[in-house]
Amino acid sequence: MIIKIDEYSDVPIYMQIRNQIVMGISSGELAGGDQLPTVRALALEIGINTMTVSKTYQMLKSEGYITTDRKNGARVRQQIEQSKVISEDNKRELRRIVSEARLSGVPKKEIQKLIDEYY
Amino acid sequence: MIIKIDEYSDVPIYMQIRNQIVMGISSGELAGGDQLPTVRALALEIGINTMTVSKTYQMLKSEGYITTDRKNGARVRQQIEQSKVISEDNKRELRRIVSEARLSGVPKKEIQKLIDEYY
Amino acid sequence: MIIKIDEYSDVPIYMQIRNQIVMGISSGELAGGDQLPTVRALALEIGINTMTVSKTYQMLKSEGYITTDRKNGARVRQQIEQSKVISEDNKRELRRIVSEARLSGVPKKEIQKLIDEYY
Amino acid sequence: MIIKIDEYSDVPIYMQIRNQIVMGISSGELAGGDQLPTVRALALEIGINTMTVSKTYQMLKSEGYITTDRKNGARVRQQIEQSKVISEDNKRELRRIVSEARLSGVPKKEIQKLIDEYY
DNA sequence: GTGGTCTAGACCACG
DNA sequence: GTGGTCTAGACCACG
Repeated sequence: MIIKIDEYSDVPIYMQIRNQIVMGISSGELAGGDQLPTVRALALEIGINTMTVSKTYQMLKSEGYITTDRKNGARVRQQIEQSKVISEDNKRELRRIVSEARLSGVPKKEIQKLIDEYY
Repeated sequence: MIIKIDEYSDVPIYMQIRNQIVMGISSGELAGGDQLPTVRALALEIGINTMTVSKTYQMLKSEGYITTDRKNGARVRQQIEQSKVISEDNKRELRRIVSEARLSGVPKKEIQKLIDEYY
Repeated sequence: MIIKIDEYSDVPIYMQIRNQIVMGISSGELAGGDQLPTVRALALEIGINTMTVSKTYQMLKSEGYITTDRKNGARVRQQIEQSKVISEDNKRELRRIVSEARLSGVPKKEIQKLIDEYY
Repeated sequence: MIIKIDEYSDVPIYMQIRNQIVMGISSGELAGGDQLPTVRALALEIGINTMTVSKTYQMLKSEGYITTDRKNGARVRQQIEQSKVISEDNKRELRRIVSEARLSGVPKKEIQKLIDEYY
């Protein structure tokens, strides 16, 4: 899986990596049990600080998306805990995005189409 | 319209206000031509600095949502420019949210329902 | 001559009126000796404060574009003093505009064409 | 690159800095990828507040002229988006300047020569 | 009275 | 060390 950093983005690098890995898991590109690159390897590949990658992995771990241990490194979790709900933060973000899209004259159907595409 | 600040949020205060006003315009709670509170009044009401509110208003102005002048204060714009597209940033955010929702076991229908509700 | 105020502009109203009158004189729409509306009449027509129009007329007078007296009201000057030079402020503005246009990929010819059109 | 502030100017300080940087980029004095001074360094150099410089950088960023991040500081963007058009505001300004120059007895050729020089 | 600008100073997240 | 955010307070031009 290829991680791409947008240097112009306001989203912190560690969050960009985190998001791409989460999307990778969601899309199936990363399956349960799959090994992630070591912190060192990924940092080298992207050309960033190891601390940044480390922060990403710790976040993914605390969110329950991956497991890490010294022996096996980082792996995608086999059974990701399913809360069955959208977090309040994400709901708020969703509402903001829908509002902005609506004010920009984007029809509801087009947003629904994007949901279809991304899901 | 009541503005509520979450002081524990990672979203900067000026952005929280901005988002709520945008959502207020989108929902129709704020109509074109409606007067917004003065910078000082809103700052006092929320209990924050006037500079922070000023930053919000300037952002909303530069985005084309409101107008500001010394005579009329801040008002919702009558004709908001419609780009007809969802910004790349918002698309990326949408994709992230959908991915997370999917991994949490939220069915697609439920997201669609939220879109319906927010639009 | 019709004066149009752009309520969305950052340019102060008194300056917008001033600019339009100067451009009117330059284009010949307003000739030397032509009577300008009274402060009161113009203020009423545009729907603004008389003080604002008054400020405009005082500025135009001090710049040597018009004359004002109680008997004849405001009139375009017959002989406008010609400095034969572009003011330093206008040079700086011109340089800024040219720089921005250049960075936007506007060819020099197009700017020259605009000069032709406006002169 | 040396930034010079005219403290008697009506142009706000943050805008004066912004203009000079834009002109520096246009003239080639500042090339794509070039590092700008840090917010603190520039503030100290000019003898103004860091907030004012920060405002400048955020403006330049939102206009697409520079990028800022915590690692690299502020840098001139490699690829500046080209709208290929002169903004309405700049056209209006240009028209005003041409009108004033014309009334001052400045021949059209001299304005054209300035455009040549600045472009 | 209004928004716009600026200061001096502080704290924070990111890397 | 960097830019980003925020405060408390001040002054200003515009209208």
